[in-house]
Amino acid sequence: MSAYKSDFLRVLDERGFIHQVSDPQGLDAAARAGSITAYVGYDATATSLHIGNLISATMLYWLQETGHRPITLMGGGTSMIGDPSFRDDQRQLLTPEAIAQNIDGIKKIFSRILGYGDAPTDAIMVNNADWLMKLNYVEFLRDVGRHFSVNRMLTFDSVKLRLDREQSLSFLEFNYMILQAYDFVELNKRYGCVLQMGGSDQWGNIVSGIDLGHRMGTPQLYALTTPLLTTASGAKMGKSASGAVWLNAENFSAYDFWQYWRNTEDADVERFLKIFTRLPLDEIAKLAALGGAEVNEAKKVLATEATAIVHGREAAEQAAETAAALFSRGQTVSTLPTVEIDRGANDEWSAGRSNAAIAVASGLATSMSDARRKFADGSLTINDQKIVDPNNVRLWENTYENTGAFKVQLGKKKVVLVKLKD
RNA sequence: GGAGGAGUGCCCGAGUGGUUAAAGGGGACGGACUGUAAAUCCGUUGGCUCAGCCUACGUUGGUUCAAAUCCAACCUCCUCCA
Repeated sequence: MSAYKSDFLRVLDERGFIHQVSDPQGLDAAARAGSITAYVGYDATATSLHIGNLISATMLYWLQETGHRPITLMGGGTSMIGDPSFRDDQRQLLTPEAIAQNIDGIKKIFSRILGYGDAPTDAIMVNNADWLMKLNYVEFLRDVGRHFSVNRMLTFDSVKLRLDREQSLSFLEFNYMILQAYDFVELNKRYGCVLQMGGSDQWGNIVSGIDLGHRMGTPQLYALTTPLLTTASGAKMGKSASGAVWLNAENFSAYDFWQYWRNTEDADVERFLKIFTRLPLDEIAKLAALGGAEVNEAKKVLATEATAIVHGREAAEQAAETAAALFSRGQTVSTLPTVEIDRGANDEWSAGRSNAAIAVASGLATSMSDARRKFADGSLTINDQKIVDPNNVRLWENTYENTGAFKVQLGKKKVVLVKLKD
């Protein structure tokens, strides 16, 4: 099915990563002729990446696998501005300290996915603050700004949407595209980078970079974007009960991550196996052929493989085992997500706490009121008991089967153990 | 600078003096049904020391027994004119 001759593009195409490519033949030829360098830019707007970012990160993995060099660009400079693409509202401005902290968090995740180092196809991580922060305004306008047509920029969907909705777009945000375009040219100069990849919402920004390259005498640059991934029912990916599906264990445990994939819709299993796991395609085809209730086996493979990439093989196996214990055998095991509670300033937790307070501490209730409602519904239980009186104090002597932890459960699927920190 | 319009809960959006913690929809969560799926149906969806109280309809102040609803000023956005 694939018309691509280079390993790199063929793999991406077969696995469903490609939405748009700026010059397919040209890029294919370049990837075939030798090792190329490509980059993906990441906003430093959060301390972790989420599932949406995993798609492009995986593309970088395949890039490296097929003999090319990936660059992960941290948006230390551009995050000072905030990408307005397809956003209704202005992003909150981040402080330099927050950005630095976020970059640290993101680096940790990438170190698992890509191989960094000094060899020709080892990944490199750069921060656009290194060059953007040094720019001189007037000089930049004369060298770079003159190549941009405001008329044209206004026609980009990413901007148009905002204007059509009669939302304001500040000049600050308007400049984001220019800086991102400049990044591309700068990376070409520094590292010979010829390809920028990203989500489909980045098309306009990436193409601007190619355009700027043309005007500034940079060799041919290429763009490649991924489709916007939605579930078969049309929902955006990455949302879950507790918000975004993060890739770091502190924000989203390996067990929860495993569960997220385990609950994939039937219709999405094959697509997700191709994108979020590294399994060979023939193996995926076998799994996808499973029908009826048997797709559950494919979902387990998907969950374990996807979790292994982000959290490591060991954590993935453990998550699978924890789930098997809980769902297949009805056991409560110590490897379930656990919340450890500080004793508190006045040691208020030492003796025990009210049912409602424990529920809030577990994270399964968002407030005391929420806990009361859920107790009343009967959807939230502690130690498998329905709670009649939310104010009733529960003592540490009475933990779940003397495990030293309270078992807090919401509905049938969510179980958290609550322990006292030593 | 001038004229007009708009700002409601996570999002969209109704409401133009009292029965409004605020219709309806979406999303999210729980339940039933299943396969830890989808679809469908039902319930929940501000907070607290919870049969009561407190906050809440851009901000501040005012009118009134009573305001999301009326008045004033301010802030922000949109449209047209200059």
